[in-house]
Amino acid sequence: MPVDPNPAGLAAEPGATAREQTRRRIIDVAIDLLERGGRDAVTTRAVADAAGLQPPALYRLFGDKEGLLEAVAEHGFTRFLAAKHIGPDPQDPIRELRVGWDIAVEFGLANPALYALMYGEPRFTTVFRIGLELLTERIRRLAAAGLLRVEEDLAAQIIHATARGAVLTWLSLPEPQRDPALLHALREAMITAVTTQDPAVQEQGPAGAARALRARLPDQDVLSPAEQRLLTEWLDRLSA
Amino acid sequence: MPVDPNPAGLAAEPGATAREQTRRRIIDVAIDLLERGGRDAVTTRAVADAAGLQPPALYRLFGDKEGLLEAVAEHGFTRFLAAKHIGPDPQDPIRELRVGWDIAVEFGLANPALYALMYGEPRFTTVFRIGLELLTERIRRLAAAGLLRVEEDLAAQIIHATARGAVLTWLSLPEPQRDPALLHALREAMITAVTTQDPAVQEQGPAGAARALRARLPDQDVLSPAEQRLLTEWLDRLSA
DNA sequence: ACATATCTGTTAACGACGATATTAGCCCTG
DNA sequence: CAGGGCTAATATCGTCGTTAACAGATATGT
Repeated sequence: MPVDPNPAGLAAEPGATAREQTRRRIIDVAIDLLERGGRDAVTTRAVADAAGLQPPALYRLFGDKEGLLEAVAEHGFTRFLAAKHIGPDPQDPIRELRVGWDIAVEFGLANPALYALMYGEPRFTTVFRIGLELLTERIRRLAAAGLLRVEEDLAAQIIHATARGAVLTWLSLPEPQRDPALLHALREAMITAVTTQDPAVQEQGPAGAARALRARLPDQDVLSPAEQRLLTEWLDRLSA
Repeated sequence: MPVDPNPAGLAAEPGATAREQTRRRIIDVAIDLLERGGRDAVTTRAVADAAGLQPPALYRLFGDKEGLLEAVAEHGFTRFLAAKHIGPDPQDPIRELRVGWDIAVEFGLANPALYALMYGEPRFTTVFRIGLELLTERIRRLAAAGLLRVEEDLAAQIIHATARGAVLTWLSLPEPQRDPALLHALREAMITAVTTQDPAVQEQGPAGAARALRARLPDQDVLSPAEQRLLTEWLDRLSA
């Protein structure tokens, strides 16, 4: 394993390693071949030819072809995130969720071959994991507002599954049968499944959540009386 | 185009053409190879070898490899329909919809490689079209009962998309992260989007407030790290 | 009944693919 | 100037999908 001569990632654009530059060039031509001629068009020979090197060079940079495709998926994903990044909207986290879902779906519709590469076959890939983690981050803001109907991990899975089904189904339909109402219906179904209409907490911050929980604590039966007694004490401290 | 010597499909099992019998044998071994070793294990040589012929024989029967895979997908689909066919339930078409969705999802979870072959890549295939048509048939009964919220075609697309997202997402998750609540949530989201039935609003209880407090826990400093750790565990239990 | 056509499966081979071992060129350090 | 270590090119292997040419079996037509 060679040492990265640019560990901090400073000046990544101009000062990147030659190795990193050729990697980028190869990934770019691979994405181009992918979107132009489908997955079967991405052969080691075609990629090497379009990038101006010999096929064995790919194996030194990506290990094998699967590594190349993984790098392609990862790069396409990060490029999408960088281009369409939306700032947090503390005013309306539900609107933020809608916008984020729309952006993810639009990315799939705009890059069908890349999307099929990333989410076509069901495998636990890095891209899949990172996508869920980024979702979890935003879901936390929903939870903090008391707007979450389900657990955070489950919410991320629901959001991902509806978007994935939306993109793949849309792309499977012949053009005249594609109706934007499908996307709208799936998005709103996702919103209903994930969020709740009336927030569970009114006041912001940990104190508000603690007071809301303390008020509803008698309804539960998953904690023993002793646990509940100690929890109540902590909630009182948090409420102050 | 040769004339089908058995157009009525009578006595399909014993009286089938020799051609039809070898086709079935080849499809069976192809399905076996598919579920055992994934899509890459289905090579013309491996299939021919397992079926006791030489590779060129496949081309007389299926045209090319894509034709073979298409026949595999189609056969797996019809076999699934024959095995799990459910009769119409005029008493409760919404329950019929739930059962049908569950069956479709279970089929995907039970035959992951076959499902990925049928619905992994977004293409307008015969299997996709027939699946939607069969759905439309049942949706008509919902419409007749006045329970449909959207157009029939759109309803079929919503049902398909939620099931597709459910299966692929479920199969993408590592085993410990697979929660049946995902399937339940997606199914009920589908019901809400497709039918006029009001969503069964379950009483929130302390779960929402617990999730809100858990999301805001890092913001506080009145609890010690040890207290916070135990509190997090309790909040997770309350959130479920 | 016999010749003919069709079907079915074989052997052999082609071109392209993913992948690797080996060899030649290059730069940097001493 | 010498030599080690990295980079890149050459040549090659085994496998893949696919096709051509051919042989036996079967059905068909007169």
